[in-house]
Amino acid sequence: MGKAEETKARVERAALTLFVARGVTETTTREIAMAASIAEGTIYRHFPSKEQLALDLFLRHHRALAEALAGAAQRAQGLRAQIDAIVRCYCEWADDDWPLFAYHLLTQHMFLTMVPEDTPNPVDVLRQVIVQAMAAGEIPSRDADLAAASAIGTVMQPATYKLYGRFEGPLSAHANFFAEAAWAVLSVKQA
Amino acid sequence: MGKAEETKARVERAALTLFVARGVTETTTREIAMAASIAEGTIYRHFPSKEQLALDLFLRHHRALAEALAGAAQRAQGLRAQIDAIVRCYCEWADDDWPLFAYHLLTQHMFLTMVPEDTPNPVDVLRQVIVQAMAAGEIPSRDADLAAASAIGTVMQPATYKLYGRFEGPLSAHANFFAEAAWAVLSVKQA
DNA sequence: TGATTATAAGTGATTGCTCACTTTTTTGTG
DNA sequence: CACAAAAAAGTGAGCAATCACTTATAATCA
Repeated sequence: MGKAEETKARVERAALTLFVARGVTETTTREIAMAASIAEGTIYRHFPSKEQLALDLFLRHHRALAEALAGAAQRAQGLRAQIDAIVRCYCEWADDDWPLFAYHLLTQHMFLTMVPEDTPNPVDVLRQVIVQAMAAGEIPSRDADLAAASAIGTVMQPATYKLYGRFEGPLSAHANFFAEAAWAVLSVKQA
Repeated sequence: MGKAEETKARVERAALTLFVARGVTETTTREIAMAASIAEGTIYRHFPSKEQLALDLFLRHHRALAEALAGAAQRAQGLRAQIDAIVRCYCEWADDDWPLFAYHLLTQHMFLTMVPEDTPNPVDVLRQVIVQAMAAGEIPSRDADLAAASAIGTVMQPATYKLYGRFEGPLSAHANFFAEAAWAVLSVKQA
């Protein structure tokens, strides 16, 4: 890694940590510079603005996670196996870089509206799998967004609780349970 | 309602709406005053600071929701009926005052650490019900926090999606499905 | 040496909050 | 009830502090 790239990466890491701990708006450029052991002005050699830095961080993870999930789903056959793959992939991403994952969770409501239309989307991966399974008669038909939300909620809510400190340890340890739970939700018969 | 109380309520409503739309930090006291049709200084006749106003709003709803959920759970017999009651109560609260509910969802991560120890807690209501049901052998035993998180996730994630505009219409319309889903999650056999 | 990278002292704009003052409401008293 | 006095509520210009960002200058490197 070149020196400039290394500095840029340090800024991103410092910003990420502070954004998660205190929020984007509450984090000052001075704090980021201090945490990255650089001068404040140096941030602006690498990013046009604090907001753009925050958005870059979000979008990169958003897109990469979506692609990973889509890949995992594609390699599996049948809804049950696809859910297993998606849940496992999701947990592994969370465990692999928890600060980045936490940042993504915490800032969704600010940045989701700024995701370009054509960008791969984590939510739509599961939704697509569900739509296909409903069409194939693997699970009862109902509103796909609702089903996707409830199913992924069995994983996202534990992740959120981990964020709030109600949990410790890796999510992957419970991937089997989450997959069973999501499957159970999608298999619910009556509306 | 006295005139002073009415003003205070107007400030709270205006602040709530702006906080949800733009975030607490991003909302200025000038904006709140404007939206409430009062002078900026008047805010400080009723609240010691913007932060305290934001915290008051959160804590009042947090406590009231917890008490409503606890009451609903107490009036039901057996886990299945208790889940029905909790889910239905939760959906009704969301539908009854969506801005307040949305505010609570959006600001949890800032304010959850400031909730006094002895305050009733929405999360613990479900957890307690689950602990009892596990002890009574109604559902398989596992980590209660994990089970509670996954179960409530089937409702909270749809609520979150509504926040992001993936949904419209009342949550109550799907209360039956949510209850079935939560029940299905808690009934999952293998870990 | 020329270009890139880093520095840190600014700068203007914005913000939460104060305060001196006015208006409205409540209270106490004959 | 009348009515003055006191308390509460409302006002908005202004203040001190903070912030994201700029820029003039210095260090570093190829």
